[in-house]
Amino acid sequence: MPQRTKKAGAAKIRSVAFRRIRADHSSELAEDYVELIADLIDEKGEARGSDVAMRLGVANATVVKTLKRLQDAGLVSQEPYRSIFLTGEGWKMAEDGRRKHKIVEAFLLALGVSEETARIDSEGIEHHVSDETLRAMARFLARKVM
Amino acid sequence: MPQRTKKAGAAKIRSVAFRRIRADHSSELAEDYVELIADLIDEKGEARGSDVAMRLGVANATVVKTLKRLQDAGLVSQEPYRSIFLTGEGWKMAEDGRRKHKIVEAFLLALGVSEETARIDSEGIEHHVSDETLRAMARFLARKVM
DNA sequence: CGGAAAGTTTAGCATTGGCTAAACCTATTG
DNA sequence: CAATAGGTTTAGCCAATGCTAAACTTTCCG
Repeated sequence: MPQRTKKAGAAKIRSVAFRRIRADHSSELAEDYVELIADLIDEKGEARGSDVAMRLGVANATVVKTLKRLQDAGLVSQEPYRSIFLTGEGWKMAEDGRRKHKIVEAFLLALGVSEETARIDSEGIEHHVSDETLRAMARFLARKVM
Repeated sequence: MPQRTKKAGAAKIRSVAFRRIRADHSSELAEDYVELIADLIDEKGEARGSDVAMRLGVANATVVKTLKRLQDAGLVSQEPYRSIFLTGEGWKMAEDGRRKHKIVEAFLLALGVSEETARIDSEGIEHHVSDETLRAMARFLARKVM
């Protein structure tokens, strides 16, 4: 029954996409945190938990708990009651996120959406674009500029 | 201190994006489920829990649990040991999802990414594009075709 | 039609990511 | 330098989403 086999194969392939989305979700939060922390350090010289909480629109206690996980994951370091630092790996992830973010946001603008929408949508989309799509977006931008 | 006010304002606006992403995530799973169930019904005449589990790449028990929530939310209906049906609202959500999905996938293809990537990325992106961005994508497609 | 195979559900557990309220430090200032 | 105001952490709760193993139905076949 080639029919059956084909269907099972397609299902398996499809499930890959969903698996990736679930994986993306767990790293998504980490990326948002490190990106935000990097921004805060660049902007104000230091990142405090309460700033992170405010910008993410989340309670202080939530940030504390999440930072603990990120610390275990080797992305940030922090002493109690002190401000937050990024590890080398944390910086790497932050830079990567910013790069993606910039491309996606610029791309949306080039596509003709409002600044407001570009900002909001890019925040959500950024974590779900593969490198290939990112390259396609960059190509589009390059063409557009010429 | 206009400086301070401005920053607080920007932070608030930024947090809106993150809040929306968190909200999107809760509806995301529901959308994936109903879309998949709709596809299964169209393809094979009925949707069984185990098909859903296989295509999502998730354990059977997880599907059972999630379907219970979706039932409470009024999106699907199901008798124990029987196949799954969509309510009117469920169909509405499924159609909406499919529409978005099609546009995003076609858009990515038009942008020049591979079919494989278009399929995978569109699955992730679909839940994070606003109507405005979707319209921009549709516009791009229309222009491209001419 | 009775029993085994296949398919579903329940039970019970873990992790993530939220929250509030209470406890706890730090820092400022009288 | 002590008291208090303000920022930070802990404690303890909840819901969602995942899992495995065990129990339970349905279905199918001899």
